[in-house]
Amino acid sequence: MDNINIKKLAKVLKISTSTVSRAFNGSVDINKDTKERILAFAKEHNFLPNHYASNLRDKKSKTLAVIVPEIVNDFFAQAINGIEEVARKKGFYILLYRTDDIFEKEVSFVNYLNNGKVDGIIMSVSGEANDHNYLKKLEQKNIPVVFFDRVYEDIDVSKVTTNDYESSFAATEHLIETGCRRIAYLVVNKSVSIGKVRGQGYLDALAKHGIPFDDDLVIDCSQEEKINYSIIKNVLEEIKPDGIFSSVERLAFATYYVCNDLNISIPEDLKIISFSSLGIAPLLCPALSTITQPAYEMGIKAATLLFDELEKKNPAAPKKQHVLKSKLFIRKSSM
Amino acid sequence: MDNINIKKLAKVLKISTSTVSRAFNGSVDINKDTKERILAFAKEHNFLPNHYASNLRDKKSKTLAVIVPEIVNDFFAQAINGIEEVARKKGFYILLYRTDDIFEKEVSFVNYLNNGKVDGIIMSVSGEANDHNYLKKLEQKNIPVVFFDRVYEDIDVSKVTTNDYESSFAATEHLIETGCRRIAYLVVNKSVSIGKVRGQGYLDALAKHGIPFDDDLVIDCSQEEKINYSIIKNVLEEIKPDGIFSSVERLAFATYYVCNDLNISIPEDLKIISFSSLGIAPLLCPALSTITQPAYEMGIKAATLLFDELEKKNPAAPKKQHVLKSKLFIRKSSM
DNA sequence: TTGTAGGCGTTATCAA
DNA sequence: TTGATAACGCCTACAA
Repeated sequence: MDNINIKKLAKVLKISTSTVSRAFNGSVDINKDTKERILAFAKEHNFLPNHYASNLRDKKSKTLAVIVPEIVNDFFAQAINGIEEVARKKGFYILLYRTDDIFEKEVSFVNYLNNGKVDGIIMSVSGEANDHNYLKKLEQKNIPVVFFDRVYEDIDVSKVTTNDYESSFAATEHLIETGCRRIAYLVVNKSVSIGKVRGQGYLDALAKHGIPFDDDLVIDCSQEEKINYSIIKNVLEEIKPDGIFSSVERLAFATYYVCNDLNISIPEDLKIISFSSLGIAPLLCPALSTITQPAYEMGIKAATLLFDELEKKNPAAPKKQHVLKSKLFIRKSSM
Repeated sequence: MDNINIKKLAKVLKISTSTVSRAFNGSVDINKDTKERILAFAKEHNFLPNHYASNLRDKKSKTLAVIVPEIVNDFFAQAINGIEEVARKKGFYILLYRTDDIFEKEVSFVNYLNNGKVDGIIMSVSGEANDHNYLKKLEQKNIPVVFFDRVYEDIDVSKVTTNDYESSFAATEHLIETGCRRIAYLVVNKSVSIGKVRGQGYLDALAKHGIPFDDDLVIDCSQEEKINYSIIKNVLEEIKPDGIFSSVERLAFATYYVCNDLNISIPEDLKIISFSSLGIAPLLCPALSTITQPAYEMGIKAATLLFDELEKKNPAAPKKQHVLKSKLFIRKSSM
């Protein structure tokens, strides 16, 4: 009884495999008693139809891939929660991929997903304005994709973002209004979508208030914590900004560490505000001002858009671009 | 050319399907030139063998499930990173499941994985000392399981834990040595493995120092943040402990919030130490003393043990129990 | 080194 | 309401 399958089950119960199959698939064309008998027996013998055989037959995997730059980050972790929530309700499995913000990994993952392994992909991209041909191949195979937070503008898929420009503008303006004149912009990749959009908000806020733009104040950081530490340390020592607008939370954390070591006090000597979904931002020393994205909701929305496409009758319907609002939390670090 | 498969590929290249198959499977029984020709053509036409068909044929899914209580938690996020690292190298996919610490979800997930969907399962359990029959079914189907961090003692599978007892003992002793006499133990489920083991370390440290045990100081909390807040608030107001030993980081955070609101100052009025893998613990106000588990390494180890079992010749080999050491970081919150 | 063919477990179609 | 059957795409034993 170890390798049980529909055939054996049918034999034992003296019915056909089709009837057994129907019992598991919510078919109406089956006698209620028969169905109950089958399910009871199956449960007792711990049987479930093999998923891979069904997938092969149906050409549907009921699986979606989630590709994110990192997991140890409340934003992505919460977004994954949102995605999982929706997927679970639909009975879908979630394959998780982490790119570490390395473009090559993203390309490799996407290429490997090209074998019918998943029905759809939700991703927050890691690359720069590179060749995106690997993504276009997915379209050929009818595998829908949804971007969230970090997107490629040149790829026509559904997207879920926040009002990055307005938030960045507001955050920068806030720093200006509290007296900052030399505001550094910390970014991981200034040429990538959100890096660029957020940078524009920063620039425009400076312009509006007649503060000349200084290229030295745009600090392009890296993936490596240690490198970031020294980059930021160098900036604080040499360029001496009086405000920091960080597009990624870990750069704000790095700044905190540097300030501790250099005895720079926040907010007196340096004010900080950062994009961050960190739940305990109020508990930092000092409490960190944040632009907080609705991470969980973004995950929900991204998954919903994906299922819209998976279930849609009209595959030529235009892709949707959904913008959720971030929220500014002014705390001690920028007062 | 849309629905390409091995057959069509073979036809176009005027060779047999077996040869094509061999090209993809690292077979030695194939002419090098033939292989290259096939792979080049496949790449050009964006073809990869269908995973589900291979799985069905091979009865191997190259997929493993990771079941954790939460994702928005640096410990689990880092552990997942470790698991992913190993799995990726082995060419395995990772299915992610989050239980929210709800036992019923765990049971349901595990039951659904009983259809050959995965080759193995790595999990940190959520339940109490319940009926674990659902796990025993996996054994029947030869699906190996590895527990990490939170384990069931009565289930004979490989386990990766930390020295919870010693760390808890040391943490409690540390609080005693800094002068605490009324130390509360915050726990999410005192009857579950780690809750129990950590509680024992706490108890024994009290005993060693001749401090009588007070049942009111063992605070069993919940999944709900709001409920935890009021439980803890009530404890601080009514029972007035002078030290907190928290077995879960979010209870420590909740305590911080309560202290802020009640104007209780840490560490003067109340000292705190908590299990936590939070990277920015030093940045909290005040810096949080932690017992930090080697989360990433635990993930690596758990995955390694799982692959040991998957690849092992002797299925009757005894299960392994691996204990990694946690590290005590004394910071301002308990000085 | 290559080809042939059967079967992995399921489900949809068609017939009864 | 039920049953027989072919097919999903791949891989491997066996034959050539």
